[in-house]
Amino acid sequence: MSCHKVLQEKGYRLTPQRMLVIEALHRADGHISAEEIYEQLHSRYPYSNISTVYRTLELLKELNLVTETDFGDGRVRYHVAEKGHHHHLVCHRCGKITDLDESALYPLKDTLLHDYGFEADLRHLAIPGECSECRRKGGQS
Amino acid sequence: MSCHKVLQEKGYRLTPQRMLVIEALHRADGHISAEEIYEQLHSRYPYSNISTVYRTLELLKELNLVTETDFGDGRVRYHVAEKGHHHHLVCHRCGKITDLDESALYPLKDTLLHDYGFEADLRHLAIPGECSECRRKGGQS
DNA sequence: TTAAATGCAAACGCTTTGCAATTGA
DNA sequence: TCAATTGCAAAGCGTTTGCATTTAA
Repeated sequence: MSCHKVLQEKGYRLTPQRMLVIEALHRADGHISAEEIYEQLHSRYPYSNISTVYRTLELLKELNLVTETDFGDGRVRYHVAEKGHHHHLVCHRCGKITDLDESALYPLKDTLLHDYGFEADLRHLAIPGECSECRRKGGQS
Repeated sequence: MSCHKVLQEKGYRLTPQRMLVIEALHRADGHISAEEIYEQLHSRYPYSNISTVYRTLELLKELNLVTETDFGDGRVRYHVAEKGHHHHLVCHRCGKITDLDESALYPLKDTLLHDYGFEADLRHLAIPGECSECRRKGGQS
């Protein structure tokens, strides 16, 4: 877990709270919300506080150790950066989230760069739509 | 302005508040937030209320007269559906929003459909990144 | 006339902040 | 030791809601 090293090297303190937040982030195999991280932290460290979670996440973001993804459901989710980037197909019907490899968006990234001079940051993309299952079931909600 | 017709045909009342919300949406050449709509409404109708704006937007969304886009800045923006769909390149440095034609995302839409069976809803997509100008200026913020 | 729509005020959910107390280095 | 970090409580923000009053049809 290089997160610990980075924090130490940069002179940040390795508090138990921070270590537990980092652990929770690593344990989550996908994306995890601040609230979910807090639940895990709080269960082992009853006096901890959610503002510590937010502050830790803020710090880890600045150090590029975690990335943030907005799934459009009113809360942001976090993901360990070193696990690599991937994108998300979010089904607006059943809520299922499908991971999409980074490479699937390379053509788009190229197009945007060449035609618009826009350097797209596709680390956090969530694409809404309807998943295969829900399409099969068809029909309106 | 077919919004009015649709509302009437479906049996909804054409209140002055609703008409002003619709006007504001049409006047905005891009995307406009509830707050911005409310400012315009309030300046002509001092006793109006922002909850009316939200309720009207909710209704117009249900009727597919407006679409919603989340630019990731903590507030949602609205856009008249009949003006056609387009996407947005959002510069995280200067905040500039560049419109992107729907067709630019056709290849992606096809890929997602064929490879993942996912029917992407790309009406509301906002792609973060760095615009050409900021790239030219280069450097870290 | 009357159901639909509004204004108001209060609440909501997620996130941020000020500040005094605590703690890792 | 002492600045960095925390817990707590309160606020901040965009949005939603309950309810009595008003109003378009």
